Amino acid sequence: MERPDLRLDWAIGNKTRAMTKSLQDDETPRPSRIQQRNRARILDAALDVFSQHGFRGATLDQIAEQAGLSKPNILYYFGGKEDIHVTLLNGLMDTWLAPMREIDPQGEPLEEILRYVRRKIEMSFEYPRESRLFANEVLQGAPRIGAHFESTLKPLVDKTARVIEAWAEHGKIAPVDPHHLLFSVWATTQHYADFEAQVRTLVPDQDVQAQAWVFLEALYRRMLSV
Amino acid sequence: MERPDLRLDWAIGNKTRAMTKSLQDDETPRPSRIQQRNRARILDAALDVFSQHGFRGATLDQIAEQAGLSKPNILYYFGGKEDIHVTLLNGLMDTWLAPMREIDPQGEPLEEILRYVRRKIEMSFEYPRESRLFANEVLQGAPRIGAHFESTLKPLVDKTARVIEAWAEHGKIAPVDPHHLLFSVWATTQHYADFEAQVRTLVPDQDVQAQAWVFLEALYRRMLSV
DNA sequence: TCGTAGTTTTACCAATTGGTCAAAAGTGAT
DNA sequence: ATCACTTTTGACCAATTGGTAAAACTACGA
Repeated sequence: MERPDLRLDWAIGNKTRAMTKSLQDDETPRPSRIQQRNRARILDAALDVFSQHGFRGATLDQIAEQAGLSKPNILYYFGGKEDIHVTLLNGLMDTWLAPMREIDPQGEPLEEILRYVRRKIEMSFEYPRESRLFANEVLQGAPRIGAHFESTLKPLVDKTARVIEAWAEHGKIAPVDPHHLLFSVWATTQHYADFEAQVRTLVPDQDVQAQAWVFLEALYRRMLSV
Repeated sequence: MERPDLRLDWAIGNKTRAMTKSLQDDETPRPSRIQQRNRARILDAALDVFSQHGFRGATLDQIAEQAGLSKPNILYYFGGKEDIHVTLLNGLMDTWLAPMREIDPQGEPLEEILRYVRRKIEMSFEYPRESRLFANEVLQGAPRIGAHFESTLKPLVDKTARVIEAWAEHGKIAPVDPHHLLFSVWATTQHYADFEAQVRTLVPDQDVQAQAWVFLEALYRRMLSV
């Protein structure tokens, strides 16, 4: 409706497979145009509602209304409330981690990290719903995404941490605990999305994003310069 | 049950006043020992439940069970679910802002700020429930505490910002946007409570608090040194 | 010991909510 | 136009949940 939005139509809900009679080679039933459209609508609506109210606070009726579909119709496309939520989380995980994947071990260390921070800031302002969705989930103990932490997040983080550590050891940046450096980047950047209600009342609503970037660039440049 | 906990018995629920026949001068009905005890129990239980599930995710039954009281008994002490939540939020607000109030404009600037950061870190690890309670509330747009942002938080923050700004102008610390500096302190410190589920899987569970402090001290010392 | 105010429980709503089901309404290839 | 298939809807549950009413119990000063 408003935002161009991250792609929400990749995810194939688990009900589709169950619904379609699985012929021997028919691995991908190829969802119809209607299916693609409605699935995307539902996920977009669900992102709105889940990110604003959390999992338990969100209702199927809200999602249905937001999506412009009836509740039973939504349950025709997804196995249930939890299915929608998990589908969202899984599909968004990769997008969310993309900036970290773009860190180039061969690049100029300080610039790589600063670019990472800037990308995170941009995402925080451009996709606050996604940030809040994750924040809600993690806040409540990551009951539905905890598995992905081990399987997807941890390996990537550990790899990035080793890259940063190597940079530090070669004297390219100041010595620093790489994990806590990453924590601080996540915290400071996502803060603007997750705590927007607070930020909004405390700061003249000029270009908050630009201010944030100026501050964070100085922060990390000073922190990491040798 | 476990933690000594911040004082939870100050707050006088708004039902008490309504219940007790207000004689002319009887301004404070002076709650009985039982009332004090049960009120505190309820608030402590509610802090557990609300901080873990958010407002809508929490149920009175959960709170009742955690408090060791029956649901109607809880409604005897508080006007309703929302009353409990608001009472908690209001009562905790001051405690939560205390570290910022302790910043001494006359003190040594860098040390004052570093002490503030350390206090915030300590609170994040010592009172993660309180941190998550606020995080949940703000994440969902601060519907029940937004008023306090204007009346309580903003004046304090603005005053602190002016202090920091003065320090910078006098060359005591590096020039910095004071609001965003505060945001970054909140974000980096509360991150350890709010995103504990994530931190726990990513970092060897040695003394995370100590690691965090080492990192953040270096971060802000480098950021603010002239 | 008794009476009364304060406290707790039992039984019960009414509204909400996730979900089901079967019938109805498209849709599209032949 | 027809037939098989997909999509949508209306009616309906059962469980959960915030909240109430009134009876039952308890503490405690006179």
